[in-house]
Amino acid sequence: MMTDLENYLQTYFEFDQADLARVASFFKPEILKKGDYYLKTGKFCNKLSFIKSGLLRIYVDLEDREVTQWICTQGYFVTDLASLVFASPARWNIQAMADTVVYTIQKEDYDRLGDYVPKWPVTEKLFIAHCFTTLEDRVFSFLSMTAEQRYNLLFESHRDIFTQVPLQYIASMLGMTPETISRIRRKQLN
Amino acid sequence: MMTDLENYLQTYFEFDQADLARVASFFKPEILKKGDYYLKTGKFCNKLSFIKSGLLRIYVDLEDREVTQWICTQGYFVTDLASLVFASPARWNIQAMADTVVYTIQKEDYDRLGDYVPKWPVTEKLFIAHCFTTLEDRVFSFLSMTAEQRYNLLFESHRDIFTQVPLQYIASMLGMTPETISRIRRKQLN
DNA sequence: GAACACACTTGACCTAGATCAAGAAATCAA
DNA sequence: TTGATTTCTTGATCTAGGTCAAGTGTGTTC
Repeated sequence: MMTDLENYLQTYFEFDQADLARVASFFKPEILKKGDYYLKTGKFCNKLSFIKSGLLRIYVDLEDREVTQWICTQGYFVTDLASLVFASPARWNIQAMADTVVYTIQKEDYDRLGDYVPKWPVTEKLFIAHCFTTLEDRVFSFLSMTAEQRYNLLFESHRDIFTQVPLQYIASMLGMTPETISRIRRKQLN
Repeated sequence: MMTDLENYLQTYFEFDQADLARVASFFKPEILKKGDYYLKTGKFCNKLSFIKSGLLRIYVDLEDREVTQWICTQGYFVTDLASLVFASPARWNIQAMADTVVYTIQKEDYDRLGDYVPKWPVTEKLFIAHCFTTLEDRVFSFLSMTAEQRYNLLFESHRDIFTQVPLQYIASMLGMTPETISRIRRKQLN
C-alpha cells in the first residue's frame, strides 16, 4: 500500500519502490490546528514537510501590513529553504489557515538521506532546480503581465486556493489589492 | 597561481585546493563579441559558464516588446538552468552586451563532476538553493516595494550594471520604464 | 434571532507610474 | 569635425490599480 507521500514522491522523482519507502519512512505525521504556526520569522527551520491536507500561508510582517509570499496546499512541500539549507534565521512566518496534517522530516534525517538513498543528492538537486524555475516564472509574470493576467494564471494553475482562502491573501501574493481582484471577477462575468 | 574562476569558486564553496583545480579544469575559455548570442530561445542549453569579463543580458521576445529578465556581470555564473538540468528548450535568449569572455563547462562534463569531486553534489545543491533564495527576494521586492525602492535596492547591490548598461534594459528587469528611472534619479539629486 | 465578526463588492476618488512626443546629450562612424 | 544613432531627460497627459468608505452578504455565538 502506498501512502500519499510515496505516491507524490513517485510523480516527481524516479525512485524505485524500495527507495520510495526508505525516503518516506523518515517523514512523521504532524498536526496543526487552524492558526498554529509551522514556523516563525527569526527561528530556525529544521524541517521539511509534505502537506497531506489543509493549507499553510507563508508571509512576512512589515511595519504597516503583512505580505503573503505564497499559500501552500495539499500535495506540495513546505519549508523555509534558506533556513533549512543554510541554517540561517527564517525569513518567513508559516501559519496554518485551516486544520492541517503534514508529514515532516527533521533536518538531521534530511541531511543524511543521501547515506540511505544513493540517488537522493541528484533527486534533491532536480527538485530544487524545479522550484527555482517556478520562481523564475513568477518573476517573469511581474515583469510582463497585468494584474488581470497574473490573476488568471494563478486561477488556472491553483484553482484549489481560490475556494479555500480569503481574497486578501491571494491578492497579496499576486501583488495587488482585494478590491482589484473583485473588479477583475466582475469584469469576467461580463 | 589561482585563476579568477578558482578564486570565485572558493568564495562560494568550501573546496580544498585540489578539488578547486579539478572543477576549474573542466571550464574552457569562450569569447563572445558584442551582440553574439550565448543562447537562443528554443535551443538546448548544454553548458554553464562563469563570466570572466563583459556582460550578458537574459531576455525574452514578446510580440510587441522584449522583456529583460536579468543582466549577468563579471564574477557570476550564467546558464538557462531549466534547460541545462531538465534538457528542455531554452526559455531565454542570452546575448553579450559587450565583448565578453566566459569560462564554460559542457553539460557532459558538468553531469559528471560528482564522479571526480565527491563534494560536488552537496555543493551544487547549496549553489542552486542560494539562487532560489535570491529569486525569492526578488519576488518579495515586487510584492512589497515601490519602483523607487526596487531601483535603490538594485543600485546598492549591483552598481556595476548601472555604469555599463543602457537604462532601458535595467528598467525592464526592474519592471518599470526608462522614464521612471530617469525621474527617480532626478528626484534623488533633490 | 439579535448582535457581531468577517469576507466580499461597489462606488468615488486619487496616485504611481505608463505612454507619447519632443529635445538634449552622449556615442559612434567616417 | 560633422552628421547619424542611440541614449537619456523632461513635460504633458493618461490609466491601471490603489485607497477610502460605505454597503451587502454570510456565518457564528450567546
